[in-house]
Amino acid sequence: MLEKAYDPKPVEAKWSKFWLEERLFEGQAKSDKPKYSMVLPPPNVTGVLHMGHALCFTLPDIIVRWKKMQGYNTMWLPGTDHASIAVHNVIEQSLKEKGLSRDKVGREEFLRLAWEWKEKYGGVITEQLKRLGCSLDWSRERFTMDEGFSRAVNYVFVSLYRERLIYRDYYLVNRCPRCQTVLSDIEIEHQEVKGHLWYIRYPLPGTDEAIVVATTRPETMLGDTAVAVHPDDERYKKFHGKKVLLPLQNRLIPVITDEQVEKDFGTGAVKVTPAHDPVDFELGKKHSLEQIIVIDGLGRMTEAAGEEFKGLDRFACREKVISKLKELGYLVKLEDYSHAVGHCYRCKTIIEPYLSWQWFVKIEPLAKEAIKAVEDGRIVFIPENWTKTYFDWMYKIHDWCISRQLWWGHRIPAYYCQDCHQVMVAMEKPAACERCGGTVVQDEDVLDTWFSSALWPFATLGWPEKTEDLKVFYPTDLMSTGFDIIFFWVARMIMMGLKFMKEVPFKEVFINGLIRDLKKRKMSKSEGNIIDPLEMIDKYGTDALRFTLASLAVPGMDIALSEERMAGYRAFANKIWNASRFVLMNLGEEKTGSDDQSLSLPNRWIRSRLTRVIKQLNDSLKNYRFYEAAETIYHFIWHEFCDWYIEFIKPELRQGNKNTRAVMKDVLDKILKLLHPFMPFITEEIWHHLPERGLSLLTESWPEASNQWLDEEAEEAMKFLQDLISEIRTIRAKNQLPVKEKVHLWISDQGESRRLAGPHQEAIRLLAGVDKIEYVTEMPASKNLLKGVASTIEIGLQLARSVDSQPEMERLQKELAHLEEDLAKLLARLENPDFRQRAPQAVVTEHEQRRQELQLKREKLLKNLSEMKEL
RNA sequence: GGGCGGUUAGCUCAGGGGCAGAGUGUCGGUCUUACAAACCGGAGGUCACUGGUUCGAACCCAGUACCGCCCA
Repeated sequence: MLEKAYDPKPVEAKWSKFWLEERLFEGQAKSDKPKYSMVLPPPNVTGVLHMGHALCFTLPDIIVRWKKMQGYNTMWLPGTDHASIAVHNVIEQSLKEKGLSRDKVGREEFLRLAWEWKEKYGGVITEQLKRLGCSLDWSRERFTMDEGFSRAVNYVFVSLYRERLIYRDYYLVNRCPRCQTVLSDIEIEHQEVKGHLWYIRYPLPGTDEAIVVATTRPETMLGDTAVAVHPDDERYKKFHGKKVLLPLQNRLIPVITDEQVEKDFGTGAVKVTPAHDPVDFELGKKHSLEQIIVIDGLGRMTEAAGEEFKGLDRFACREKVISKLKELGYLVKLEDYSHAVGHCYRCKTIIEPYLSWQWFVKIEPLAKEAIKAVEDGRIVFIPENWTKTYFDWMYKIHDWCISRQLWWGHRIPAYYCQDCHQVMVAMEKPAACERCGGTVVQDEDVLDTWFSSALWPFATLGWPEKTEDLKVFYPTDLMSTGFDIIFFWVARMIMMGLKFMKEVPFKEVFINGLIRDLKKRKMSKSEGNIIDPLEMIDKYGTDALRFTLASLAVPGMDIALSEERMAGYRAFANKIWNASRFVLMNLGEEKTGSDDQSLSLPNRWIRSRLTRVIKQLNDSLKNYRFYEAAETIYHFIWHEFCDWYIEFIKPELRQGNKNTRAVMKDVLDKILKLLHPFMPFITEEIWHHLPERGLSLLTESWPEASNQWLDEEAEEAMKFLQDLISEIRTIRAKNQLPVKEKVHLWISDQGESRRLAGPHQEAIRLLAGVDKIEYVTEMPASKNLLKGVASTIEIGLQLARSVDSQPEMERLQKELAHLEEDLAKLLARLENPDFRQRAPQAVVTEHEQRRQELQLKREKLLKNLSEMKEL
């Protein structure tokens, strides 16, 4: 027998272990069943489980479990990402604590430490994942730097290079001076920063004239190689072709003209620093300007900046340049100025444009195919408004800088001859230079983490080998992820999948919302507003957490997570637990079957409702409306199965009704199956207490919605009884009649009511606290009679003592007032000839019916009231 | 500056042309032998604002305000 309250901990431990031992999550390479596959967005090995993961993994788990029960050969592949820059930072930090640095220990030792760290801590997140109950196929677990995966990465690099889709270039890229690596464009976060606009005079030698330029970064002036103005700008025509003096450096630099210069910005004249600004870089190339590097990769001033500034940090240098300019009279003025500044997405340091040799992916040919795949519907975004975001980005995509000056990651398979500088790209290191036979060295850099994760959907299945897994499980069916990595990851998987598999990597992309706190802010450590999923699991149980996430998952909406809600679903788990206890207590170990021909009303009703619920659930899940599915099953279990069905059948159970026992058991069995994808642990535990159980709910079939169970007559009859009982309860509550005080119920109708209520005297007595029921044509007049109207039937509650009729009259008055209001609205509409003419016939009829009901009820209420007044 | 989403009960949110909903909180009552993590009952709304379309608008359209996010 079940314990009195549900305790999630032992149950969760037990079934997690069981599912793994029985290998229930494993996909079959050979199977007659249709396949349904997914790959898990690999969390970083440095990661700890947060709510974002919990959401992003729980939702697809609901789908996978549902699909599996529907008879699919499901396979959901887990794994982790090596998270190049994140791990690199962790190791560097630990070295720093020991007074060491990456340069001091060297590459080999650094990598040894990184692997050691990975072995030790890389499993943390996977263990945490298991606690969520996700049905992941751990036998197929992968790591983006495992041997096979690394081979795939090299293979892709070499292939793209040979097709000239990967190239090396001396280019101005974003560099984080703190992480000491370059970053791709999308790894830059733009933030509005309050700064200044400095106006600096560049004199024209031999005259009193000068050009004033405006800049937000005065320190870069040290590397200026031109001043640019718009060719049509009258103010500067006299400077065309002249050279001005660059203050502090005492260099002469040309004044150039270019259409790109905005006449309205600042003074209309801008300084040009080709080595330190993306716009100036392009301008410099166009006008063949010299590129002078004055800031190095650490954000410090170089020798070229001049003796006075060399070695200074870029921001310290800014101050010094300003004070120098001021001192020498070159600073004209400054203005407050807000502008967007790029920050490193990992460490939030202000990035520095940096001129260097880097590797790039030529993105346009890849992007073209990826756009087409979404355009023609081979890939569908859910909700679909993300499609627009995807296109917007894909249309203006830049080439992708993929080299990183880090050590932890896939080292770029490019080799350079030390003698003739020949570049060789190959799977294996060449023994000698292919041209001159000289010694070769490998490129020092590693690849962007996202380069390898772009291959995740197929490299995890064994590609480039032609494996069975690849044949069976690719393309996958669904990708569930957050919108924040549509560009980083989803788009690139699509490009790489199309390029190398000639097929999309997944058919649907489900974009879940971002988890926020109650004030809709992002959860972050620095804000201190994190709700830790593991803590929630400890407190409320995994099932409660999962159900909360599902119930809040409205497609396209961010989620404001509240702990209260979780407490509510813990209560729900307990409710199911206790309802099951009740069922089990009344069941025994007998094998039961029901005789469908002679089922009582509540049994027919619950089956009918169950059928509708199954249909609804299927529809909701098919459309990824998790919140709708969650609400449907929640309401059905608590407010129909528990509140009405179980209460209603108590008398029948006492009489030993075998049919009722059978239906009760069968409905519970189906409820557990329907709820299983949402709450896998508690359902599995309860189900194993049922007399006829199998290996696991996961290997059971998803309940069918069989139309022969639909029973509108039963639903209507039940509705009548519910109305009747509710009305009695309301009268009792208003008149403060304790449950113990039984009343005598009069029903003023001999026909229909008697037919409907007659067989359920016992249930009515139990649920409404009635001891005797009588049917009359006329309601007797009595001082101890409380009257009400249920549906359109007059009822009276006869008490053994006399009661104050005042509260009851007030209640009826109020009900009447409400009713009059509704009726007035209804009549106004019905009296409108346009309504009758133009509204659909069905709507008109419906309105008519409602009017009749309301009028009938109004009559009864008025009658009751006047009778009560007379007494 | 461009784009996306939001504004419905005290709070968190569904709904999406034809009766205004849920959970939670709140108020009153109940230890009714599955469950007090429960049960029963009640109160609580100008569906942000302005206009339009329509027989009919919380819902569709246009605009305004405010909040949030993304991209420059």
